[in-house]
Amino acid sequence: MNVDIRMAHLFSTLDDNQVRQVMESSHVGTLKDGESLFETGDEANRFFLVIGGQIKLFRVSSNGDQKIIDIIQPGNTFAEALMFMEHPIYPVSAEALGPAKIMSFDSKRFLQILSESFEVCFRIMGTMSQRLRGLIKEIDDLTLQSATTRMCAMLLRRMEGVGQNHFTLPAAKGVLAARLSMKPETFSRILQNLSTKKILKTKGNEIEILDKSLLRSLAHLESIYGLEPEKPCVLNISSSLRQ
Amino acid sequence: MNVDIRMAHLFSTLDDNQVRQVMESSHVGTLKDGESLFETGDEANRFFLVIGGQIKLFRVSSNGDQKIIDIIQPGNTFAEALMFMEHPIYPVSAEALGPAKIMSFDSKRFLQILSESFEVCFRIMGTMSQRLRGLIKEIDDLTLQSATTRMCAMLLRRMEGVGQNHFTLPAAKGVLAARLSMKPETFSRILQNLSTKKILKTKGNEIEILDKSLLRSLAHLESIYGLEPEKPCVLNISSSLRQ
DNA sequence: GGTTTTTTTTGATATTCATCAAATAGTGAA
DNA sequence: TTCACTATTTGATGAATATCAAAAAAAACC
Repeated sequence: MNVDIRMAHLFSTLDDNQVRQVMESSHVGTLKDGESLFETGDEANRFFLVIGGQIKLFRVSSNGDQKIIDIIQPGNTFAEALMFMEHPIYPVSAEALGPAKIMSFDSKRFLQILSESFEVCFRIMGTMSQRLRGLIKEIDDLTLQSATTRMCAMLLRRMEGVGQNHFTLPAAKGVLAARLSMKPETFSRILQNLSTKKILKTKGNEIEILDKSLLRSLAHLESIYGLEPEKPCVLNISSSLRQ
Repeated sequence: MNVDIRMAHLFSTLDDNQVRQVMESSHVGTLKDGESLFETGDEANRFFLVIGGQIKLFRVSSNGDQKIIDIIQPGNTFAEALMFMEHPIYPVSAEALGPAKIMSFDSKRFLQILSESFEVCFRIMGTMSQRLRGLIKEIDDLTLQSATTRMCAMLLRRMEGVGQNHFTLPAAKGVLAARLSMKPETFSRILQNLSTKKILKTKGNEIEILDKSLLRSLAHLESIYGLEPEKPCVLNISSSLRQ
């Protein structure tokens, strides 16, 4: 099980020696479907890299409802922002969505590396900056958009992601519903509705978009800050400043 | 108009020479009530420090509704996270809430300083980390909580902020409504309702909390990750790593 | 002071989405 | 296959909040 952690953006500029240091404090583990990695409020001394499967980050309300904040895909790190807090506590819970393989790292150890490399500092700042934007966009979606709008935006993103107007939903409907902050029933009804309007056809988890332009207009995607997935950046800035 | 920028957390560890460098690229300006500083989608080459007054950060939906993402108070910086993006673009619009005085800084210049000081790097990472948490909390509030809950939480925060059960609302009701993602009418009705239930008394913008414990239970503040305003941190970590 | 303008409140109604309950479909295991 | 279990769909109803319109209050202006 020789994982090259440099596949992760965060680690991509580490030299061999730094990689060795980081690896020293790392653990690899597997999680069964639904198995918990940590919970909201736990002390956060480690951060994580998803190697395989998906990790769901979520919060639970007092009445048991859960809101999925993000679904982390392989190759991505999460919870690394917390190492800068004095008493780091996970602000979300994390559990596996299906079987997953993850790696964890000691935050303190990584801070040491950070304090030796501006390159890595800039990289982590870039990552955090992107997350900030993502969250602002999320708040936007939640407050300014209706459930239908959110659904359509999600379908469009997915469609453009795979480059086909025929695709499979990236997760179970119930999970997607939570991700979009709606009840499964609502999710189902909206799909039903779009189907009735000949905007799409569904068969199980297979979706076929029939009227792309109508879908787009329902999704209100003329939003000023467009669809581009946000360039990672960082590299060129830090290097251009250095010469 | 000699402003000591070290009052801002972000600049607090800069030495005299660094302060001079930052100041070289700075502008001071005043804004009239409602005057715009920048708009969503504008190129983001500068970041800001509020010296006096308040700056409202918001987004506007296609139907003209606006959601206030944050209200920045004097002594705080904003938009500094964007300097790590390749093509930085403001993800929100900013305008003055009442007359305001602000200072702006050139991002590239500040990046240069960053690339010379781990101290400042860690500080900015700490700030970003806090913002991330704040936004996650915000998403939480928006999706898992009702309008009444949000209102009560806001009132409690305010009450504990001033340390009195009698206080003035920190902004016009309409503004607060937008901040809490509800219509002014709803805001008004909820206050009315709390008043009827003898939880508080209102007179114009003056609020007097009558039943603190009831208010607290309405606000669901037993949430796992408590009320503490989140320690800034950073300092001790970076220094302890250095010795 | 009085007048205009803006903000806040109030009432009536509509809409969206959640809730509850039950039916149906799908999935995995024995 | 059949059983048990889970996920999804459908229908009926309800609650929260938005919308629209207008009144009342407050603030700004002359």
